[in-house]
Amino acid sequence: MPELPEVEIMRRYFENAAMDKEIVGLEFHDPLFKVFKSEPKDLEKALIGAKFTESQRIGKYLFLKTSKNSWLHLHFGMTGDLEIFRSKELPKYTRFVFQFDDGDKLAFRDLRKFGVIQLVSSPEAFCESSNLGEDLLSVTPEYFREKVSTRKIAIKTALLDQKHFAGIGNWIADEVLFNCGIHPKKPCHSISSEKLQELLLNAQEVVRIAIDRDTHYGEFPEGFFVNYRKEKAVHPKFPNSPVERLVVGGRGTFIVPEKQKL
DNA sequence: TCATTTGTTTCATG
DNA sequence: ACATGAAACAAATG
Repeated sequence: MPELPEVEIMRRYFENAAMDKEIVGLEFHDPLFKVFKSEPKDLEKALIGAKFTESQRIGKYLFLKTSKNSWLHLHFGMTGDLEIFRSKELPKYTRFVFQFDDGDKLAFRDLRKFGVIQLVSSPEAFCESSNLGEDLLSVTPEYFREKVSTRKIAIKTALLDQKHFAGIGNWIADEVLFNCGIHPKKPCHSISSEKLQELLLNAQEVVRIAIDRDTHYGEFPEGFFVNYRKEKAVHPKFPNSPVERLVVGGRGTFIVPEKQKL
């Protein structure tokens, strides 16, 4: 689920659900504590009695500032999301709960537990120490060309690398490579700088559209490749070239062979 | 039983 | 030190 657009929608959901309400309690529902990178007592110290005052997203990483002046970092892994609830029973796969003074509760759900909940000193410090590049939406074509054009790896692998620009995940990588007619295994250094520029601008456009449509793929404009990302699917513009699946950088990858040639 | 999944980190290799 | 690629992490589904 969570690539840049999904996390941006999650950020907005968090703003609506949690901002400026006092946190009165926390619940920990991951017995092995895989998703907690900070000690529960530190989380309690930092969060109980505080309010969230500000949110910031960089790539797929969400940061929440508290009135006690610390930052909470949330990452949603492959299967994480947020759900507000008031009922007694927990939403499925809940790992963590914020309890607010108005009775609302906010669940951090994560089936596969690749998510992360941790206190950090600031978003900037976190990005610095974890080698995280700037947000995709603020990347310039010059910077993008400079970082990508000299690499020897497959273009898709470079798009998924969060080191220089953060936010692209598996479906967006497939989407933009399809749009630009580039084979995902094409080596970065063999792509012209005009084409690289086109790739970046397309990625930013795809992200904007996805955010605009609340990341509901069914409501994306006709022809969006995300809705044809399965083997043998037939994209209306390429009726004679059904979708093929391959593996690039260890990730399942879908292409229209007629449009994306090596 | 085996392969699949919208992510990231760690480890081995060159 | 750096670039690259495979494996590991976890849990459900077909």
